Amino acid sequence: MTLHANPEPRSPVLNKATILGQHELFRELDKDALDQIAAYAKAREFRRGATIFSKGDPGYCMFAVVRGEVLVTTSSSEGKSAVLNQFEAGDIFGEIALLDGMSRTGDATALTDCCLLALERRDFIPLLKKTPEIAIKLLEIVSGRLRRTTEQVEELMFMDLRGRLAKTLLRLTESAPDRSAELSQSEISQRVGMSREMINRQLQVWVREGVIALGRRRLTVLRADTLAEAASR
Amino acid sequence: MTLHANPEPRSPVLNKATILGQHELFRELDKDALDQIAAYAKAREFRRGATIFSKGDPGYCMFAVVRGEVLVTTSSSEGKSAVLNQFEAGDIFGEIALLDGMSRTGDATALTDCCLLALERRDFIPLLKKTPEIAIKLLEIVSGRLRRTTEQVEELMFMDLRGRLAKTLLRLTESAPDRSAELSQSEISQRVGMSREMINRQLQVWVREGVIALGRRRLTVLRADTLAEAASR
DNA sequence: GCGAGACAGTGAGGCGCCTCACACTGGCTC
DNA sequence: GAGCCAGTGTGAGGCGCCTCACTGTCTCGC
Repeated sequence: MTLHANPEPRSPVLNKATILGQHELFRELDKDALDQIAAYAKAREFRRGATIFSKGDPGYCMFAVVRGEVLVTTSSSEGKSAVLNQFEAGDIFGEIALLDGMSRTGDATALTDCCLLALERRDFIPLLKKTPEIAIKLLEIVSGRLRRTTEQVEELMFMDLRGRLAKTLLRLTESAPDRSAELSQSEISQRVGMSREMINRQLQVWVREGVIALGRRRLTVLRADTLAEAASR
Repeated sequence: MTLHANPEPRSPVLNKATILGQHELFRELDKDALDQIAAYAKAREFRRGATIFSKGDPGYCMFAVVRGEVLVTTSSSEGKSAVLNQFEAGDIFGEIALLDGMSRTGDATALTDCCLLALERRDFIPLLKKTPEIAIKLLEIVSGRLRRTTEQVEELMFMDLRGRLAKTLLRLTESAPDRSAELSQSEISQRVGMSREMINRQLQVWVREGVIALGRRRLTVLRADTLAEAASR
């Protein structure tokens, strides 16, 4: 079951239209259009660790991330879980269930305290009809996501631990200027989809080769080209 | 490289608007709108086995299947290949590359002789702007596809041969009234993503248990509930 | 009818990843 | 400082799937 936290934001009430305007989806809209969408959007806050929605829930709304990070995962009947996607400020998520009217495909939890804007299906579909530019932008976003997920299928089918781990490390560190990331090896294992022990063993090999450096909850890529090479085979 | 076959259909020239009107995407449009789209759509025929597009090609158009079947696959650097999707009359495919403007994510080949309608990006995007109903319908289709692909990721992460094979067999036979399908075990193995030998061994187990029946290039599901049970664990 | 080629069935051996088990290291709370 | 917990590092054994190799069978073209 989905539990919704405070319906009204406590923080200084920023102008919702301004916030929306910074999102990829709405970037090119004029002020009037933004105000109109903002009128529909409901701000919601979630504490770190809170459940935003669960797999199987009916999905009547999608979310735009204003602040914080959200993790979308899925889990097997035996309790193993894997990361499907991670979102930060400026991203949108939860759009699949909204668009095809079926249930949620994964569990969304707040990775940090975060503030989201919820857009409901009954408001959003008419909006798409009236503003096809948004629909087209959304098509681009969903297509990109499908592309990424298809890539993930290929990785799972064809690549071994070494390759998949290399690829994951590059992705996790690509946005950091020092090419480092802060997470435990268990968290890495959930992203790669392999056991923590095996992940650790491969990381050790790379430490010995000088490709990466390890600390407690910290990983730094020293030679990205070597990883890229490992990821491409 | 993509090679395009005969630019003009040889078969009796059916009314393109009528054909389009039978497609999921365009079902709710009136005659005028259909005629307009039909004016842009180019009919293309492909012989069985012909390449429609290849992974990595720039993708300027998407296709609607008028007649025949199309298989979209991907392959690893070592030459192993896996099935991503299969399309028949009334389906559309190739929309991701068109929508996000990047390259093709897989190889499309004609499984049978087939007739397709190609819709180009430069025609289609303006059409979406003018007819947001199409954009919304397309969003539903792409969302459904993303849902299906996400499910495939879960299967690859959590399920073993037995479960994945069970699921594949149910999917392959669900549309047939006699719950049977006509394909070789190699073809099944490409859909499941496991070796033909292993597939064969599990099939033998099920034959002995009376769950399925096997023939040359033929598979019949006798007890779907048993497979469903195997697929859910 | 005969050979060729695609498809099906099965054994043997190996490798990759999993799990279990346990030791070690910070960093935290009291 | 004592105790605790989350995180890390590593060995041993097992299982699932893979590959290789080979036999058997059906279908089709000549």
